[in-house]
Amino acid sequence: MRIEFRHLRTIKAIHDTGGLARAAEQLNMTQSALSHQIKGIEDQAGVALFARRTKPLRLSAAGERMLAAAEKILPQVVALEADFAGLVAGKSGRMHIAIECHACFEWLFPVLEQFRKAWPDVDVDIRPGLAFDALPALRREDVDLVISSDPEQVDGTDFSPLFDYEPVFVAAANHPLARRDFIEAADFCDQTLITYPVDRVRLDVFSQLLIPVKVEPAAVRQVELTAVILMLVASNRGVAVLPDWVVNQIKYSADYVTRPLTKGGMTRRLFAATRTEDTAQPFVSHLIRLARQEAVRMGRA
Amino acid sequence: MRIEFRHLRTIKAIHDTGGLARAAEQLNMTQSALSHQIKGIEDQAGVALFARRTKPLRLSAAGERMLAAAEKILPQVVALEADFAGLVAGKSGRMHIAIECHACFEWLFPVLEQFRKAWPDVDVDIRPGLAFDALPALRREDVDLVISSDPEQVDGTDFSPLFDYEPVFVAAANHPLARRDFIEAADFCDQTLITYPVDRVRLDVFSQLLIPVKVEPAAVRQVELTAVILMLVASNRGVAVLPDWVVNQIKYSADYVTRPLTKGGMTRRLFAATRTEDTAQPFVSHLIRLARQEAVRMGRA
DNA sequence: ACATGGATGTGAAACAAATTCATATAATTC
DNA sequence: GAATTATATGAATTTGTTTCACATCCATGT
Repeated sequence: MRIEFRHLRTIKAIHDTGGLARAAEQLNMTQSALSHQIKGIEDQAGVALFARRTKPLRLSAAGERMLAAAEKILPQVVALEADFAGLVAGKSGRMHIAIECHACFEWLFPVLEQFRKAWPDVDVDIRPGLAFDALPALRREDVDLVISSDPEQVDGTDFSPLFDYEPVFVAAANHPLARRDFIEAADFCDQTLITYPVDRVRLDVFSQLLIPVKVEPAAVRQVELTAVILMLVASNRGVAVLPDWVVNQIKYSADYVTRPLTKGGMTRRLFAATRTEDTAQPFVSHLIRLARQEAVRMGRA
Repeated sequence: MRIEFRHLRTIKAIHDTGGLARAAEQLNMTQSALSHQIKGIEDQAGVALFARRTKPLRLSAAGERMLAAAEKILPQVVALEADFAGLVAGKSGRMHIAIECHACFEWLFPVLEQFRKAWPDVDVDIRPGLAFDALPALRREDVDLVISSDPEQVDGTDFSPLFDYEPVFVAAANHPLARRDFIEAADFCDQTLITYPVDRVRLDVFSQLLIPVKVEPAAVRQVELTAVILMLVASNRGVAVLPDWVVNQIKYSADYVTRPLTKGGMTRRLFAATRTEDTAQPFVSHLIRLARQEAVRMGRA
C-alpha cells in the first residue's frame, strides 16, 4: 500500500480532533477504519505514526513529519480541485490564440490586456508560428481560438464574425501612384511590394487581388514589423497593402498616402474560429465581444 | 472517487512517455487500467483531461493543470517517503531534550551544536518548562531524552551515566564562610541562598544537604540566569551552590571562592534517560558520547 | 476511399483494498 | 477497581481497481 491522500487526510483529522473517534466522525467513517488505515501505513513505512503508550493517541516523530507533509500537500490538492471546479463553471480555462492575420497583433494585444483583467484564471497566450495550419491546430487543441479572414466550412468549428476591414494601398506621399484615385492589380507589376513574412495565400493583396489575375510585383520584400514596413514605405523603398485600421492610426502623418484597391475598394471580414463545444463558454464569447468593441474604438481613432 | 496520488502519477507518466501503453509499462499496469483511471477522474471532476481528437493523446487545459500539480506534489511525497526511510535507517529522527538540571543548558548547548552537524536530519530541540514531570514526558514521547541526576528504576526507561560533578559552595572572596575548608548544612541557616527558580527537590543543596537535616536558609532568592547568580554572589547579596563545572569556567576570577560541601565534598552523577527502544538508535548513543566528551573538555577548562 | 497497424476505449469478471460490524483490549478517571 | 473512554482486531462486506478480451478509433500508405 502506497501513501495516498486518504492517509494524509486521516493524519490531519486525527491530529486536529485529537482522537480516532472524533476524526472518524469528521471524515464520515468509522473509528475502526482509521485504525486499520494507520496500521496499514505503519506496516508499509515501517515506522510508528503514533505513541501508543498514551491514550489520547499522540503523534510520534514520524507522525509529525507526515502531518507536516499533509499540511503542505493537502491545500495543493484542494487548489487543484478548485481549479477543476472553475474549469467546469467556465470561470477558468485556456485561451491560446493563433493569428493567421499577421497584423492582428496590433489590435489583439490591447484586447487581451482587458480580457486578462476580466478572467484572471484563464490562461491566455498568443501562439505565433502557426500562421498556416492554424485550423488543424484548433482541432488538435493546440490553440483555442484562431483569428482568420478565410472561414471554411469545417465540422465542429465555428466562425464568429469580428469586424470588416479594408486592405488599402499605402505609398509615400510623393510616390507616382499616390495621385491615383484607386489602385489596380496591374499597377503592382513595376513596384516593390513590402509584406509580412508569411505565405502569399495568407496575404490579402495576393489572394484577393494579384493571384486571380496572375500579376507579379517587380519585387517582394518581407518585413516582420508593421512599424518597419511603414518606415520603408515612407522612404520610398516600396509600397504595401495593409488593413485600414493599421494605417488609420498613423493617417495624420503627411508621409503616407492610402488609396483604395480597385475602384470600389475591397472589403474583407475577420473571424474568430473556435471549437463548437467551446463557443458557448462565457469567456470565449466575452473575448469575441471585446474584439468587436476594439474594432469600434479603432474606427474612431 | 477523489483524486489520489495514483492519478497524479498516471498523468505524469502519460505525459512523460507520451502514450497510454508506454505509461502503463512504466507503471507496471495494463493500458486498460490507465484508461479506466483517467475516465474515473474525468467523470469525477467533470473535465476532460486529454484531447481525444488527436491520436497521440495530448493533455487538455485541465490536464495541463493537473500535470502542473502533479509535478509540484509528487516530489513532496517522495521526500516524505525518503524521510520515513531515514527514520527507519536511524539517519533521521527527533531529539527533544528535557533538562531537570537547570544549569545543564551551559554544557548541553555546545554539545547540541556539534550534534546538529553530525545528524542534520534529526530534529533537535530543548524543551524547558518540564523541570518536574520530565520522566512521564519521556514515556509520553513528549521528549526523547531527559538529563537528570535522579535515576529511577522505571520499566522501559534507560539511564546512561554521563559524568560526575560536584555541587560546590560559592561565595564572594570576602565572605566570612570563604575562610572555611568546607561547608556544612548548618552554615546555611544564617545565609541568603540564591538558587534557580525550580522546585527544591530538584536542587542538590536541598535534596542532598539541607532537607535531610531539616536546615532552612535565612532566605532563598530565585534567579534564572547563572551569570546573574554569580554577579549577586560576587556583590555579597548571598551565597550559592552550583555544579563545579559551572564555576570552573570563571574560577580565575578573584571575586569568588568555592568550597566543598561537607568534609569530603559531595559527588553527584548526571544521567541521560531514554526510552529503552530508542537507546540503541545510533544518533541517541552518539549524543550521549558527545556529552561525555564535553565533560572531559570542561574538566580541562 | 480502403485496408492496415498502432493506440485508445469499454464491459464483465477477477482481484485487491478499504470499510464496517461486533467485540476485545487497554488506558484513564472517579 | 469499577466504570468510562479510547483504541485494536478479525471476519465479513462493500467498494474500488485492475485485468482480459475485444471493440473502436485515428493516421497513413496505396
